[in-house]
Amino acid sequence: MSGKDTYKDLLKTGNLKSTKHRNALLETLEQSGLPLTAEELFLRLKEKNVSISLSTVYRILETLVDKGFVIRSQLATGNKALYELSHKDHHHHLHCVRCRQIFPVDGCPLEDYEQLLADRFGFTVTGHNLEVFGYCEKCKDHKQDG
Amino acid sequence: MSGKDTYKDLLKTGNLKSTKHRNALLETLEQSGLPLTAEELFLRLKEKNVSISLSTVYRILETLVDKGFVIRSQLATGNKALYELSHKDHHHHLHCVRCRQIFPVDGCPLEDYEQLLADRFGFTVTGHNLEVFGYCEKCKDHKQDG
DNA sequence: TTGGTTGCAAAACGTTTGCATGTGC
DNA sequence: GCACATGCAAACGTTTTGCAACCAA
Repeated sequence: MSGKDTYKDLLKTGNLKSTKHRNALLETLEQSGLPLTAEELFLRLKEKNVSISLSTVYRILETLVDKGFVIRSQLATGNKALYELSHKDHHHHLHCVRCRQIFPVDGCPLEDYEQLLADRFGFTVTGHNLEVFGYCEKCKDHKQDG
Repeated sequence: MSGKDTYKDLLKTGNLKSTKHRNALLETLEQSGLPLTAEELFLRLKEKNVSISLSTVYRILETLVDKGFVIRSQLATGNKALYELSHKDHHHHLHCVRCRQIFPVDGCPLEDYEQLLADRFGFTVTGHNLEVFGYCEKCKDHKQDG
């Protein structure tokens, strides 16, 4: 599952060299399955004994976002950007405002909507970000708490 | 339309003093009709000969967001937060990736979806952000351009 | 060998904060 | 008068960048 060249072909697709750092970062993103901040990636790589600098994390992420391999998003409230692998299956996340946990949800409610925007406004949709927040099952009884 | 106390009642609702700066900022947001950054607000206020400091703009915005009078959002790509009046009518925006113009769209495609999330995951939705990007009618013929 | 990749430190950027002054109520 | 609002400058946290060393192809 985690050979050091697991992502060689993917990187080649983007004319990117297959380096230890890029492979490890992609592997970490894949293992996470959820969006991570640059710093979280940096720390997880350290735990894996991958010596890397934070600026390299940012540079790799920027490169991968440019190539479309990684999706960057940002919560309305938060200051840190989140990064996740750009999977084939389009999906979204539920952000619990209490426990901060993130829940992935397959599928997307916007397909019809995008067609409607094209028909009504002549707007050609190339992408969207949807961020849903609220209380997860475990936290919903604590809505009153500070 | 633009008396200096136009927003006195609104501010009173939030136990906030009716000051020249708050009224002018709210008026500017209303006149814009579209989300603005803190700096854009700062500049528009200057154009109106309202002497204000940028930190006051941030402080007023923070206060108004806390009270629910203003909505803060953030594009996935951008680093600057956007602020707009919290209108009664829920709506979203289309962001043209070429000309950077923002188009408001009344209504929301997510009502049914939120019910589905509650039913299937027990997730109690309290809000969402939807950011749609693509090419507006004028720009859609230039999709190939850099 | 050569151009892309990385580390380090410093800069840049948007945003927040401490403190003294000013102002609405 | 008093509590809240504001200006200024300095601090903050995240992200970017300049430059020299490094390494994949």
